[in-house]
Amino acid sequence: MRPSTRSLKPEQRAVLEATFDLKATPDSFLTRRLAEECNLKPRQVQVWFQNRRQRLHKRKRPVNTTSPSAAEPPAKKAAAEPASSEPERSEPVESESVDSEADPCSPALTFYTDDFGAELPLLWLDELDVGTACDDLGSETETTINSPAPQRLDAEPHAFAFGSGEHLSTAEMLSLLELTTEPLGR
DNA sequence: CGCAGGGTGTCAATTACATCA
DNA sequence: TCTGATGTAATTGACACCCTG
Repeated sequence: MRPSTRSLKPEQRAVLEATFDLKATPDSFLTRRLAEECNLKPRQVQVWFQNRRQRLHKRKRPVNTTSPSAAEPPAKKAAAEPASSEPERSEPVESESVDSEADPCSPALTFYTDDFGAELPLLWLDELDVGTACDDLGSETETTINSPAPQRLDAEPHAFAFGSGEHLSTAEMLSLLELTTEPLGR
C-alpha cells in the first residue's frame, strides 16, 4: 500500500508475488534465479518469501493469544518436514497475493497465462531449462533443471531436482508448478 | 552401520524503519 | 508536531534434514 523507501520496487514485487502464488517455497536455484531477474540478492529474495509466508499465515489465522500452545503444535519441525501432513504447508499458496497486491503495481511485468489459467512472470519461466519432467508427482517429484543442484531437495514435498536436461514446455512447467502447489482456483 | 559435525533451509518471534491517519 | 497503527525488510534463535568423514 505504502511505497516505503525500504520496500522493493513494484516490478520486483510483482515478480516475487507471481512466483509466490505458484510456489511459496522456492528452492535455492529458483531463489537465485529470481534474485537475478529482480536485481536483488538471493538473501533478499529468501527473506521476502519468508516474510510473505509469515504474513500469509498471520492473515489466515490471526495470532490467537488465548491458547497459543494448544492450538499450535510444536510447529518448529514443520520447517523441514515436507512429507508430513502439515496443513500449513499446502495453504500458503492460495490466491490472494497476485490478485490483490501484485496487480496494482505490476506495470512492466509480462505474464504468461496458460490454459491452466495461471499467470507466471515470463522472465524466469521462459528461461527455466527443465529436463526430465516426472510424470509421477505424487511421491517423488524430480524435475531436472539445467543448473546447479540445490542442497536440499527434500525440503519441499514436491521439490524439483535440478541437474541437467532439456527444455520443458511452458505448459508442462506450469502443470508441474500447479501440481506442486494448491490449485489456484481462478 | 551408526554417529558427529557442517551446511542449508524453514519457521516464529522480534526489531528497525517508513508511512499514514 | 506528536503519537499510535500498520506494513515491510531484515535479524535472531531453534529445529530438522542431508551429506560427508
